[in-house]
Amino acid sequence: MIYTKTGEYAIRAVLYLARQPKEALVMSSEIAESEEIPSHYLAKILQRMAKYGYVDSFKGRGGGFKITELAQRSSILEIVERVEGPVINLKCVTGLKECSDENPCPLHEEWAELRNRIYNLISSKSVQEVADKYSDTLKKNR
Amino acid sequence: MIYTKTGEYAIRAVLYLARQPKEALVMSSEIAESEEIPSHYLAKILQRMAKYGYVDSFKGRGGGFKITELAQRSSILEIVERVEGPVINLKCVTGLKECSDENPCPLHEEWAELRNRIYNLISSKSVQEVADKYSDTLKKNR
DNA sequence: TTAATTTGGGAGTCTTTTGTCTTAAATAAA
DNA sequence: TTTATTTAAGACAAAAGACTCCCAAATTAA
Repeated sequence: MIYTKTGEYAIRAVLYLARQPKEALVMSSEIAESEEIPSHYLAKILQRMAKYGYVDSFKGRGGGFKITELAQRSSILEIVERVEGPVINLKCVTGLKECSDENPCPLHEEWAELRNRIYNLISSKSVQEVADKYSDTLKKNR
Repeated sequence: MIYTKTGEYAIRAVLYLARQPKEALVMSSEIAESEEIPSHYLAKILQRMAKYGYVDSFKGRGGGFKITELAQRSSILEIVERVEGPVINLKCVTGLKECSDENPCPLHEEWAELRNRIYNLISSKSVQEVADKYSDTLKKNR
């Protein structure tokens, strides 16, 4: 994994919500159970996601969460970075102090390419696109 | 960075030692200063590297560390995994519970390819090769 | 109106990682 | 032999991340 547990849980939760029928409300505890995420911990994360505008929340019986349009069209990277701060893959694999684009270590260039491709992978598709395609795969394999 | 501080410091130290004249002894404090690594922390890491056989250590005045043949021909990945345990990039970027080779999420395949290339990048060259090539670059740019 | 349910908010715990400090052991030079 | 120097070892402290718990606020249903 590239990011922390917190970021991972946030993405899994939001992808879970993206796969629900439109306007359906899902309780934090249901997501936690289904995705095997520590329940109270996830509740905290969803609380923050609500503040960021990635989910709408409703209290009381019948309440729960649903994904917002903002989250639907956001990329995985955007959401992760909002939740856990910048994803810090800037430094080269050797970690060498003087290693830079001017003074590249022997692994620098290939690493730079791979890093860019990873960034692209998680920033070029929207959450809803990823969720929809994944639903299709699950359906076919049934 | 893919690995932790501990792994990063270990690699930087061993690459530093690999760039020294043959048989030269370098003190922990010198590496720490030169590479801007917390001095006592690095000392601990070098202590462990000595146990693993990646460096030879000599006490007393004129003492210090030098790289062993084992470390010279080891890959960066081997050393990192010895020092900090397995580098855990197994799980997919989406972290989805059911995402697997049979049930791939939409990002799974590209991620698998990138992960393999990263593994290759840090496991196909020996520490000494990397160090030598880097020395050359630094020399040319002077 | 009351009780049950669900999120909001904050405090607090546990664990892991990172980093510091102190003393002992070994070695070399004075 | 004594002193200075350098690593070895282990205890300790600080910070960050992961996770728990409790109570308040809102909402719904009885």
